[in-house]
Amino acid sequence: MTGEYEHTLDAKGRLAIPARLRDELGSVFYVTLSMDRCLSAYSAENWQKFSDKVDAMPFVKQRKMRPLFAFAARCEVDGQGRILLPQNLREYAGLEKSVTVVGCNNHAELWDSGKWNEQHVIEMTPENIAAVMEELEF
Amino acid sequence: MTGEYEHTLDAKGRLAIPARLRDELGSVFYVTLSMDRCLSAYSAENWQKFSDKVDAMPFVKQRKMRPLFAFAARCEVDGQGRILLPQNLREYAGLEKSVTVVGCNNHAELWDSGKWNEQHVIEMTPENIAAVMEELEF
DNA sequence: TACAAAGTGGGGAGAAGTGGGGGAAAGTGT
DNA sequence: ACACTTTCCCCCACTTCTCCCCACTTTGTA
Repeated sequence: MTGEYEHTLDAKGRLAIPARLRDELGSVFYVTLSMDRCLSAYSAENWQKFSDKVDAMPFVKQRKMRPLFAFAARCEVDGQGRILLPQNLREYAGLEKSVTVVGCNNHAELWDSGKWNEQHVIEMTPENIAAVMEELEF
Repeated sequence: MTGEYEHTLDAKGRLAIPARLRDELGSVFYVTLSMDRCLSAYSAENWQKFSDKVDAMPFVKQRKMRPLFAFAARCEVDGQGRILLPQNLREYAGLEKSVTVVGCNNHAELWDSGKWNEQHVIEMTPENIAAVMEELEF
C-alpha cells in the first residue's frame, strides 16, 4: 500500500477509504491503535495472522496484548466506500475533521492531517531519506 | 473479538452482550474469574479446549485449577441478547451498575466500568502500544 | 466538453439496548 | 403436605443509535 490521501471525517464519524487502497484492505478490515498517536488498518488476512500469533503465546504474555484487541475495531466498508470509526479510536488519534490516510506497505495509517503534516516535513528531507536507505541496506 | 462496550447491569443482574461479540461467543458460553478482578467469558468451543487442556494435566495440578471451574457459570443468552450473572461472580469483579465488556482476541472480559477506565488510561498510551508492538514482533 | 468515478452529506427504517410485569419453578417454614 | 416467599425466565414496550440508501458535488478521464 502506498501514497497519502487526505479525506474528511463527517459529522457521523465516517471516513472514506481511498479507492486506491480499497482493494488491498478488502471490504472488512481491522483498525487499531498505533504508536505516534495514529491508527493502523490491517486487512482481514493480516489481522488473522496477527491474531493467530497472539493465540499461540503463553497465557501471561497474551494479557499484555490486550490493548491491541480492546481498542481495535472491525470495520465494514459501506456502499459508498466508507467506514465508521468508533469514538474512542478517533479520540486517541485526535481525528476531528481532516484525516490523512497513509499507505505503509502491509498496512495503512490514519493520521490527523495536522499531525501528519508535521511528521511529513520531518520524514521528507533528503537527510532522512539517506538515513533510511542506509538502514535498509538494499 | 475486539472493541470495548459499556453496558448497564440492570436491577435483576442481567447484562446485555454487545451485538458485535454475540456471534463469536455463541448462544451458550462460560464465564469465570480472571486476574485483575474481572471476569472472562469463553465461547463453548474455547471452554472445551480449555477443559481438555486441564484434563490432560497430572492429578495434583488439576486440583489447583479447581477455582476456575468452581466459580464458572454456564450462561445462556435470552431473547433480548442478555445473560444473568450469578451474584458471586458479580461480587468478585465488583460489578454494580456500569459494566464494560472488552474483546480480547479469544475471549471477552467483563470489567466494572470505573476499574476499566483506570486500566484503559494505562494501556492506551503510545508508550505502552509501542512496547506491545515490540514484544509482538509483527 | 461530456461522462464516469470518487467523495461528501443527510434522512429514515430497523436493530440494539434498557426497563418492567407476570407466571412458572424452586426453596423455606409451619 | 400445603401455603408462602423468593428467584428465575419469558415476554412486551420504549428509546436510542447504527446502518443502509439516495442524492448532490467534485475530481479525473476519455
